[in-house]
Amino acid sequence: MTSGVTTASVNLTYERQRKPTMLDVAEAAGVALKTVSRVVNRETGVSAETAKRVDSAIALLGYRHNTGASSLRRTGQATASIGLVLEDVGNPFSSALHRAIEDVARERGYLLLAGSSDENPVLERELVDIFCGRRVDGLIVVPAGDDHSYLLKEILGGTPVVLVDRSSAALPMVDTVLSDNLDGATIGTQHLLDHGHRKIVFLGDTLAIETARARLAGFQTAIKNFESAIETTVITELRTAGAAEHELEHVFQRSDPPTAVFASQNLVTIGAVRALRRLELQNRVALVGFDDVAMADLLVPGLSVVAQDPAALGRCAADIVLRRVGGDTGAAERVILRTTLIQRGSGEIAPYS
Amino acid sequence: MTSGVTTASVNLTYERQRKPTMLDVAEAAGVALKTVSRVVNRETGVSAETAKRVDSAIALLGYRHNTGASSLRRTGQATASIGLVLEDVGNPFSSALHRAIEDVARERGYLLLAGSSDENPVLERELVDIFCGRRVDGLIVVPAGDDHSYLLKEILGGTPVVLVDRSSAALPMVDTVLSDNLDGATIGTQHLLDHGHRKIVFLGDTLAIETARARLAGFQTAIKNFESAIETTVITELRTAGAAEHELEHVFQRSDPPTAVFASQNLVTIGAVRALRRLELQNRVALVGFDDVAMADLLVPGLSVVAQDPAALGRCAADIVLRRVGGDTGAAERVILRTTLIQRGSGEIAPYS
DNA sequence: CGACAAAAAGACAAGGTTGTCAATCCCTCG
DNA sequence: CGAGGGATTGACAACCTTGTCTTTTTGTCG
Repeated sequence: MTSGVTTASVNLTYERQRKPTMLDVAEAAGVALKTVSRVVNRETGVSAETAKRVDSAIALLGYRHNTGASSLRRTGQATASIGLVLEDVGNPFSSALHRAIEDVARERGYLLLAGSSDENPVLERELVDIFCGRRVDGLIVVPAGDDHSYLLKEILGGTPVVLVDRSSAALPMVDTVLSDNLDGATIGTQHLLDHGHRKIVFLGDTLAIETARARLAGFQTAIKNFESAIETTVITELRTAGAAEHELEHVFQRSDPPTAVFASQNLVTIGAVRALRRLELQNRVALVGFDDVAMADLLVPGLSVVAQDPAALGRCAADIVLRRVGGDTGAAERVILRTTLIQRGSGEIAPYS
Repeated sequence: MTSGVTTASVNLTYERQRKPTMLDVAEAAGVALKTVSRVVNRETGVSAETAKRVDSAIALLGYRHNTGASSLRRTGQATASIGLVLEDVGNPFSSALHRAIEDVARERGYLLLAGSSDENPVLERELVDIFCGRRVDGLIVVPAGDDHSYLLKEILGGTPVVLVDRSSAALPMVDTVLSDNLDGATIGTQHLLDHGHRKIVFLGDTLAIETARARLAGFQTAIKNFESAIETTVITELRTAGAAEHELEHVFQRSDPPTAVFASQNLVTIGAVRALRRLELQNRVALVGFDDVAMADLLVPGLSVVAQDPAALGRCAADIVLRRVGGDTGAAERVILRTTLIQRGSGEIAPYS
């Protein structure tokens, strides 16, 4: 800690002092307010000499352009920001989405505001309210619950909305970017059937979530399309890895247990891995998960999954919303991205006979 | 798709129409502008009847309070927002931090703005500029690079700053919340020594990062304190899991390879697991990682780590910055949070003789 | 040297809100 | 019935910036 630095610490009073304004800069530079505005906004019509004087006044005073005041005055009042409502900024799927959207937004000069709804429709709506209060130019929402009609007000009010990861029955005419959950679940289930499994458990999240319903439907589609009879057990409403683990252990206490598990969600998959591991069945019971997880390749056996591409979802959603912000009034888009089956071992286990 | 919903779709023109203002509401309700302001801000002195009239005008017009204009006018111009500069909103450590801070911020009525610096000092500074342009009331920064003197301007300008996860040599008088990296690395290394290892590799991120230096120092401390001679190999500047994997494989091609690995960072740990797995040494070479990773317990052997508590770091940082925003001008704090050694198997392997 | 155009600089209002202070209303009390 | 007082309500300026329009300066050319 040098003495120079320590000196600075003396000044570290956190007084909320008045921040310098353009008027302060103008006075310091001996020019008019408007001239400062021109310099700050890099408008033409300022002599190089004046601009330099203004710039040094800015540096001297530590002036910082006030984005809020600026966008208030500016025509159309664009704030160069978009809002993002995620399930949870801390979970891997959401944060991958977040990052992809951030990249697109930043590249085009937009600030991204993000928040977590925790799958709670009330929180979701609060976040949308907050974002709209800050006059975001557009919204990207991972919808929770099933009533999103309130979003119509925002849309009609001129704020473009893009739904991502899930659609909303109430808003079929809103731009939506989805993974092909139905197809992915069908493929994943089919994979198990192809490997000879005839007794399969489906584990899923609460059916209040659209993707959870779609994945169950995909599972059932694959089963139905199969020529011979399949014995299925369907367990849903699993909100945590622990719940999935517990339920699955229960299933394997039956006298005639299944030979394969389709875990239709991230945390549920992890719970399934834990349960099989505990029962020492990880090498005898096949497991396919929906949604890739980190280090899935490092498990033994490797975890086979139907993988989504959250980054692609995010980029696509960001692209659409920014196009709408830019004035595109074309018909609503519904983008459905392919999923990929990744075989790593757990899904390729033959039924134990 | 009901016909009612389809009708709505006809109106879905994304015209950026003028949003209703308080004046519009005032006219619709037949009251003065100021009365609307009072109702919106739930101030006293409005009769229940008038308030009701205003409220229905608000609902009728779809009025949305303009937070930006409000905070422009409001005394002190607080914006009820804080900025967060992370390394990458998409990585697990950052997003756990993010989530914890979001929770504290929301609970106290603050909006959190977050962005990724990608460990790039230029981007970091840009983000700080953007946040300050939006007049955030406070900043939480995971500092990248080593020159953070520019932050002094913000602090002196009245914006409280809290550093988290890393400190900055240039800013010793700024509130800082850290994990005890030195101690954690010492403990992790000591653990390997205690299990009899005398040939140990240290794998680390670039030493440009303060935490990376601290962890290396912790490693060296443990080695130095040990009575007998230890053979160490130190490899740093590993920025990706792939690099770590590659370098470690290289190490094990030596005729007299080490018996233990201390991987001092998240991705580096994953790379180490991959390398050992590839070489089929995962059950013969001990491995301790720094920073916990998801599903570490599901690996075989389980991954032993020195765990940080990112949520605690975040809560603590958020708490401090909001206290500063609230006017606390006490001395700068330096909070150092304990780390925990979690034994899961990989760190308890005895040296292969 | 005067006229004229272009360039530079400035004055002023407006954007949506809140703080201040003044005006009005409705009671109560003498 | 009139004064006094509290409860409502309103008028207006101010927050910091930018759009519009005017004024001043500069340079050129006949």
